[in-house]
Amino acid sequence: MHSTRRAETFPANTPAASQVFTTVLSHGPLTRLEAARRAGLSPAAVTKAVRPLIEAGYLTEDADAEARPTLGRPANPLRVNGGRALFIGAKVTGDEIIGVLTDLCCQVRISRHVPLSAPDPRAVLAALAALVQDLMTEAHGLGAGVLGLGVAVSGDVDRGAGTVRYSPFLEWRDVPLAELACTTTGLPVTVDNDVRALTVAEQWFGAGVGLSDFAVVTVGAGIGCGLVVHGRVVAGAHGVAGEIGHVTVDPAGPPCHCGNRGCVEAIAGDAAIVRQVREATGLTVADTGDALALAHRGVAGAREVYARAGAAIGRGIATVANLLGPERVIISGEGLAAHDLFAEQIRDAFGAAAFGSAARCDVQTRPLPFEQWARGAAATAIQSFIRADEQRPGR
Amino acid sequence: MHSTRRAETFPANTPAASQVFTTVLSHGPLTRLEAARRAGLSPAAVTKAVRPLIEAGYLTEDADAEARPTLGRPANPLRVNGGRALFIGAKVTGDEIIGVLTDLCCQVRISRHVPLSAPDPRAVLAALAALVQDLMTEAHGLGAGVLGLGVAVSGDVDRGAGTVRYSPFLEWRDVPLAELACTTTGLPVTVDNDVRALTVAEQWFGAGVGLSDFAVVTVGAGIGCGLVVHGRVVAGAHGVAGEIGHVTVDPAGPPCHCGNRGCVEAIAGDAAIVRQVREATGLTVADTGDALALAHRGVAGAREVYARAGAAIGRGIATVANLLGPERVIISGEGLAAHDLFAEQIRDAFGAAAFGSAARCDVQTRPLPFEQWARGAAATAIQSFIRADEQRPGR
DNA sequence: AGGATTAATTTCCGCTGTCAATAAAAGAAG
DNA sequence: CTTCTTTTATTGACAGCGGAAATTAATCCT
Repeated sequence: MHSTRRAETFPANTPAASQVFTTVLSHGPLTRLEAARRAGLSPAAVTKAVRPLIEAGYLTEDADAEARPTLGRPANPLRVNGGRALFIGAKVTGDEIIGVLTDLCCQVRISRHVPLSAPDPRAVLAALAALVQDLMTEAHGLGAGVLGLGVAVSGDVDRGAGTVRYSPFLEWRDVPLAELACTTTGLPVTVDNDVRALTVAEQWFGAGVGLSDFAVVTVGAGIGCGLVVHGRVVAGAHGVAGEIGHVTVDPAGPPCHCGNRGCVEAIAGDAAIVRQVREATGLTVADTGDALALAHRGVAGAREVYARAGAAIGRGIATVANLLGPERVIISGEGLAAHDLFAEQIRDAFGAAAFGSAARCDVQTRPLPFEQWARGAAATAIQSFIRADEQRPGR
Repeated sequence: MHSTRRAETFPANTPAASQVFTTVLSHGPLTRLEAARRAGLSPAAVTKAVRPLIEAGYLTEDADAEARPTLGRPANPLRVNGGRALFIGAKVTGDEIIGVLTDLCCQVRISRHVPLSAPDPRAVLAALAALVQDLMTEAHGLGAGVLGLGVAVSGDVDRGAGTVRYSPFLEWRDVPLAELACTTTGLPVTVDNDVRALTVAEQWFGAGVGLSDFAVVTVGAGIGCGLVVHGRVVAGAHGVAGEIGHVTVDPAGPPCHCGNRGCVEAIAGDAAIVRQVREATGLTVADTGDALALAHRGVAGAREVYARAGAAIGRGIATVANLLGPERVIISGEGLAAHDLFAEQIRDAFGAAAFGSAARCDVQTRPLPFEQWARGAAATAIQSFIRADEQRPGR
């Protein structure tokens, strides 16, 4: 995270305070006693930790009039005051930037698309600045300040340093994006890999809440994977992890741009599906919309392509499950528009290839609008804001 | 870990003490200042933490006469007093138990093999008791007490509960091994999966020292994998992880006992190699020794089998590297006897299938005598002893 | 009005690790 | 041979965090 100006800071001085806040953020309204239990603290600690947070307006206590027990002093459930702070999340793709304005609870308030003429850093930065400007003026009407900007980019991103080390899609190398964006927008900036950002959103606000080991698999132009192990998102020693897209599922399969054959992505990625449907049907197939339409119209060749894609994805997920034994795998991404065409095959292939207890892993599909990518970026900004001065416990 | 008697406990009451001890254990002799830096503590904290450990004889300070700087007060490097305590590690296989007596530094002092008539829990427990008895009498001559027993078993093991949930090799289900072994031996017992145990040994005493993300891949009867992510061994939500053996590398490959085709194990496992060499040469091949001999004699068919095995292993490792981005992969196991026959293919296949920065992962081969499996078990016992009352930070 | 019951808070206390100052153990310099 | 310099280790005062137990608060029940 980078920031120049003296930005508003989060008044969670102690580990316990940060812990409690995160717990309440993820687990909805909680009484102090429940929060204490969940965070592994004493009630007294919660009371102390919570006071400055309430005073600063980040937490509120609302005696929930309904649903109260018949006996004893009624509880004052704590909840995060979403409207207290706003964040901007932006996802940069090859041809556009998707931006969202979210509140502290990562609820999307406003979303915007900005087309990109060229994906070079200069143009992206200009578009990003305009986008942020736009969203910040909108934010004025909401009565809260924008406290951070998260940017999600595909590829090798060093979140700690705030730099994009290498993004094949954008053809960037060693771009200090956080620093640049910070100087143009004046906001504290967090830069992270797009799939990891989405994983953070799921971990704090989605289907990964409360789980210490799970995976997010995204299906779309590429096949990506975000991993949470021991309660933390895996970044890998070299900043890259979760490359499920290039797991080989069939050495005799179609060639992949990565140089191998039969990668998941070469079978189930958008481009691969379009190509395969075209070859199978002999018809004109311009994009995944066309491919999908053909399959939905019942064209056998197209359906088979999706079935094979599902099997490839299922086998890729089984590989993750076999290696890491996650509690849950969340399948998501635009590719899920074809959900009905390959969900069964995913499940079957997973079941066949998952070994022993790994098969007990809960595989969920979670269709997700494209703006969720930008929401993931906002989630990283929220995370950075809350943990502003926290250190990672190395070791 | 299970223990009935009041056993000797480790005087590291505080987190810092445990931290410092572990640091010195892994990083050899260290001055207090170096230890403080490495453990992220103040020198004062090290002094305080270290005192009871020295008094109890677990640490010693030896002014290293040689190699001292020319100026200033000479340092008193701290080192672990290996001879202070002894541990027993045992690896249970289908037909024998390998046991080792190690010191606190996990140096093997004595090793023993005990044949097993049948792998049912009764027989194993009897053999284990005899083995422990034997090693404990040997231990008397070494002037230190045996403070723990570690047992390594393949399959699904719940270390926390001390039970073997399911071991296909031994055909065990839900055997409370720690409890049983504790009552027969009177020692505190730690039970863990064999590959994870080996991984712990590498993490604390081997090629994984100082790394927060690495993998151990074992090649032998099966192909196993132990993972360390965020500095902790991965156990998986359901107690199973690291099943690299059943990663599919060739859907058209030979069938595997797991029900799929072309698993790494079905190509590079001992049984697969023996079968394939037999088929390729038409000769009598009883075991891996025969297969190895043929290959070393230059029989083309046999050499090809090993080459294919190497490629399969390399691809499996690449999958791990792509998913987790480890800093290092340590290849080990009895199968490395064929190291010269497939090391090149492992490297080539890894290089071809590793994507982007994942290729920067350092792949090492580390031939390891079979008794190292038992040493891994001892390492888990040492770990349990040192962290006797520590809790895992869930979340 | 006075229990009964559950929630939250307060007060006090112990413990851990840091800070800054100090002691220790040498060689170097005069 | 004393004193200075340099580096390592220790000491003692101190601050902060979180916990235990007692206390207060808020409500319903009798």
